Amino acid sequence: MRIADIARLAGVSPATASRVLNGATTVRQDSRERVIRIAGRFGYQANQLARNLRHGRADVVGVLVSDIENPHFAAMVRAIEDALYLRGKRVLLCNTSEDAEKQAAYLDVMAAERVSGVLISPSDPEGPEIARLLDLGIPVVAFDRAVTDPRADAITADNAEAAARAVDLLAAAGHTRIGLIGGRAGVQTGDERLLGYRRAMAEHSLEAVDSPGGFTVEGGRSATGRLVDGRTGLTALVIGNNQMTIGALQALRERGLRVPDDLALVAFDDPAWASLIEPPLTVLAQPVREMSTAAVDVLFDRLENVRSQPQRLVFTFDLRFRRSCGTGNN
Amino acid sequence: MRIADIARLAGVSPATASRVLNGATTVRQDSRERVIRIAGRFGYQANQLARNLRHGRADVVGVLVSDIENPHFAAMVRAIEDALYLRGKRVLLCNTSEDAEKQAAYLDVMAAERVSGVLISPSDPEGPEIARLLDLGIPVVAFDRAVTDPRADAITADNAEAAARAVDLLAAAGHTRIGLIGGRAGVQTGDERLLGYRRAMAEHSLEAVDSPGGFTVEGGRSATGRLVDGRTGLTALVIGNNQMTIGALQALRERGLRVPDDLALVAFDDPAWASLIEPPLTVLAQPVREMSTAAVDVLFDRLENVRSQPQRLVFTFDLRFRRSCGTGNN
DNA sequence: TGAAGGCGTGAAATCGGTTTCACGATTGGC
DNA sequence: GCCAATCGTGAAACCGATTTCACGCCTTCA
Repeated sequence: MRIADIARLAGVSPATASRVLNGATTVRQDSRERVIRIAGRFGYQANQLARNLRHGRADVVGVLVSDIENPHFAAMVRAIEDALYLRGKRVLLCNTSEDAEKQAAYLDVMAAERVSGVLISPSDPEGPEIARLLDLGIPVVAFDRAVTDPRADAITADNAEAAARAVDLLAAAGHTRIGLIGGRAGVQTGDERLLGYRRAMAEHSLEAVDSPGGFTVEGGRSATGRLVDGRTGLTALVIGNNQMTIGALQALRERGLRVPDDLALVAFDDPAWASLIEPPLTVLAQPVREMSTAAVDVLFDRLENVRSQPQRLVFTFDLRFRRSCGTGNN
Repeated sequence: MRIADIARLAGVSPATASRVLNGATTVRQDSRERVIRIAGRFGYQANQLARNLRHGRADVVGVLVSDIENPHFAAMVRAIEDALYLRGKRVLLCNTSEDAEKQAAYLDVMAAERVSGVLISPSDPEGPEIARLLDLGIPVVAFDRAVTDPRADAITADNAEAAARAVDLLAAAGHTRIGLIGGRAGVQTGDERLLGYRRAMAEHSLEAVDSPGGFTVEGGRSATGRLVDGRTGLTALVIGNNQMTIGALQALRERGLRVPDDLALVAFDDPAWASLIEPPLTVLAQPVREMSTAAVDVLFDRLENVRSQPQRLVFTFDLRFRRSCGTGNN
């Protein structure tokens, strides 16, 4: 059942049928009604592939996320999807598993399918495919982490400031041996958290002791092991994301170390279980809803107006004071 | 840069250029080389929209998941994506948020884009769009939950047997007042777990006491509150999924109830935090990797051969014995 | 030498819509 | 009642690839 069939049965040309089905106003009422009736009777659905070809655009938005198993990203994706759906946009989600090659492959898919826009938490901020999308006129909005192409918008949070705040908190409680479980080198969030940590430690005239945990459970576990088993004398630990926090807690449990008595903790991200474990975790959380809404707003700005100035919005972390840092009143 | 441009520059017709770029063997070596050279020089990428229209098929697989924020589904999606990617298939993921209307909208997108196959954990197993996909010749494989259309394949786990196993375990430990936090009516996994629970309770000549928790954190919290605050005298609880388990633990904490002394717990799903909390949770977990691989295998079967008999594979849950059930040796 | 068969190729059809363009029919203004 | 502007419409071009079909050339075999 093609539009030509509908047109024939309604006694009009395909052009007129197309006009009716796309809501053009320049069609006589009776033609319009016949087309609608016939289309309804046969449950006609336009071939989207043909429309896409003609328009050079698919009416969907691509969202590339660096790790869908990380609840922080799951929450962001959920919020982004909700916001886009409400605005009538369908979302095609891709998971890049923190893999630059996968990111490239999926950006290629997005370019090939000519999606109307892309939201991405980059695994590889320098991926040249990003430039290709922008060249094709497809807007790219980075979230959680920026991309290097200056034409892309970016919605991020102030990771360095947050890490410094964690250090300040622990130092104020009297800790002098504060370690950091860092992320993966080359990933903006991890790099900035490390930087903020080191700067804050230096400001307090304390020695920085950090180990990269690659943002994974296993990485967090082994990094924590390294710091704790080494003769570092740590009494507090800042952990760079929720996955590594799971690994860190495993490592501490294996060694019989108690939180916060043996080791005080402040962790990044606030998954649901963070307030359930004993003791509940003091965390630094990004304002997920606000950031997601902002990312969607910025994308729509690009889709509707043609704003030339790229937006770079930076949000502030939310410190949720609980008991794992040892100084809580909660 | 269209294929016609490449063809002109290489001194051949678009037909021949197309043949070269699609690996046909019937092209003279020198023509082939010129086309490849020119295409390489200009970084030519075929317009996928045009190819899709011509072929009536897009070379991607759609995966619809009922709740991407639920780590059980995140893990399944991750495993499915990995398996498909390894086989050279790109995955477009859609989140339906347990919403029948969203599922319908995304199934329509899948049909409109003529994806080559769809994997779905249905929010609405009866959605008529599933039939439309199958009518279009697009194979549909359900996972975690089946769909009603008998032409679709389904990869599920034996929920009723697992729930019965939980009851058996608790009854054997001497519990006689065992409650269930159920799922959402109409969702297969929840319904089967409820059924298995009731049957097992009846077999033990015990009175069933259950309350639906809608598979959400908040639902689990209020359902647990209802059961615990009512004069049910419960000493053990089976909880129908990981989200509701978070809610249940919140409810117990609010009331100062201890696990397993005041209330023994067996929960469905095994998120990373389940073994981290105190006490670690005894859980029933689906074999996520195996089920995901099976789903992908079944899909490929359909894509390659045209098998007529739909497959209905049922996997067995894995009981992971930890301390929350009160009888652990672990 | 001629017929048969195979190979490489390009013109044109095709996929299924949307959009441009031009034309005839109305309508409106004076 | 005449000219101009507007309205509704369909033919045809178009989006950019793939694929069919037929043709010319070259082998091969009798």
